[in-house]
Amino acid sequence: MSQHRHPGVPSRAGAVPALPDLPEATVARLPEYLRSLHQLAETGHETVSSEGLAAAAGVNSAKLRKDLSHLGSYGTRGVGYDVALLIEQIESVLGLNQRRAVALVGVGNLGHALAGYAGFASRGFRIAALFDADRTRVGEEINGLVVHHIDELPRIAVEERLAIGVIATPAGSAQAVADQLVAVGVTSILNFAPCVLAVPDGVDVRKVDLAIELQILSFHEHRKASLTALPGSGPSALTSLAGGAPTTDPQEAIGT
Amino acid sequence: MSQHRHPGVPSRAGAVPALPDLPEATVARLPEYLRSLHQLAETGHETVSSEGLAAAAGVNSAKLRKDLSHLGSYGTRGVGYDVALLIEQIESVLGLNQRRAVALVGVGNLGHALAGYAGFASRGFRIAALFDADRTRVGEEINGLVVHHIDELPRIAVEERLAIGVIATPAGSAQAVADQLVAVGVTSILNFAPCVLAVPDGVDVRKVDLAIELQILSFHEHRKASLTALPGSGPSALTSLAGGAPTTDPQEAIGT
DNA sequence: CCGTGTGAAGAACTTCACAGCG
DNA sequence: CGCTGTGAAGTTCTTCACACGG
Repeated sequence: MSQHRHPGVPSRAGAVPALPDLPEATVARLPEYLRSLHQLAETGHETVSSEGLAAAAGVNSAKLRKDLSHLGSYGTRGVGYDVALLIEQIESVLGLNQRRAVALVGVGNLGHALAGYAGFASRGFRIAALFDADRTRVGEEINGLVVHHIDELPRIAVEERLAIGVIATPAGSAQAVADQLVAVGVTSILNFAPCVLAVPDGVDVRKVDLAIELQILSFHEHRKASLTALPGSGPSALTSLAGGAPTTDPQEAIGT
Repeated sequence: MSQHRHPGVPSRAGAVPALPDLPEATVARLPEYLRSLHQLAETGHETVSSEGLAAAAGVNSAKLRKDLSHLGSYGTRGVGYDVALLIEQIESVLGLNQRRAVALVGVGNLGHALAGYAGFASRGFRIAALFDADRTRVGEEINGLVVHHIDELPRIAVEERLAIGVIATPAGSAQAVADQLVAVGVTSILNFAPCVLAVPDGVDVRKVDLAIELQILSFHEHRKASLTALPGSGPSALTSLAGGAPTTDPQEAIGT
């Protein structure tokens, strides 16, 4: 995992890539590229073209090239990218070289599942501690980890150098938990509770809300259904996956 | 929840509200507004200003007003929005009036948690069926629902009018499951498996990948750490990512 | 006079298309 | 010759700032 010296880098002395201040949209896609690259590496590919990687990651190739160009990446014209090298570059940019310690708060339904999720471990993170406010759950062992009471957060935060907090509590407790995480120095939070968290500047929060995802899908379902209900005039009314019903999609008939 | 007849809508005959073709970014925020509105309603608010709702939803108020204006919403100048009315409007636009049937495929770790997640039911969806490919799991009852073998998907899809599929299988099986869902007419998929799905035009896929969320947070952690390592001068070049650096934040020292 | 609704300016992101390097 | 890297054009989204209605 040592840093490579790329051929042709006009590097001043021992300087490395330097933080390129990536566009947020690019940052959000890098992990997907990384996953695709690992997959390619496992299947024996040593290099990959922008076209190939873009297909694997489900994006358009121009976008991929621009993204990679932002990290000053080094592909070879006429050939493509070196898979292993690109993996290293992206991991380095994402700061994945150091297995950050993750604290998971809330071991209910979802928390249990997250605690057992192998993807965290395999993709650069270490679940370092589990917490819950419910004392009847404290002491329980999940996947080799013991559940601590949330009051122990300060002590363990220091011991484990907690870097990221994952909140999997009910919405009602989420803000309090966030406050406690912030208080012990955590500056990155992944929030699964369906609520907005208030945090100081400098703390990053990302939110995952399962119901919201479904609602967005619902909108598109809804729209697709009402489009098929329209006469020909619509946007090249070919495809039509559902039955080409001239009447409204049965699913959509309601209310009114 | 029948749709209201808004004053002033030039609705043709039995035509439905007319789909205003919302910007995707707006669609993605509507569910959050909706959640905030429900919260406001529960706490007795009858009206809310754009400022107030924006604060509750964690966005800027100009954005909120523009979003709502896209749905031809009706606020009252000098007053704000009628909470109950706005809830209805948004639910109608999102197509939440009809409790779509959701199929959940894969009842492993995560699938179990999702099957038990109350938020689906409370926010417009009905988990209509559980599936798994593992016959040792078939028959198991989770949260009042029996696990069916995936081969029964065609039959049940018709019986239950499945509208949305949720994939919570390992990555290796996800594409096959997606194909089966598409084959039975499902045109909206929420994918929790860490892989890209290929689907025909007209099928919507949304992806939730927990590790990706953490990796994005990791990037920001990483960047924050290297910024604090800098002297006053600001974010100009300097800091190196991997080793080499003249001491960075302790948390950051690794790799090399 | 307050807060919505909105044109217009601005920022961010995507896509195109092609120069140029290996 | 093929594929990367990138200016430039195009699109979408955000923010500003203010006219206007209740």
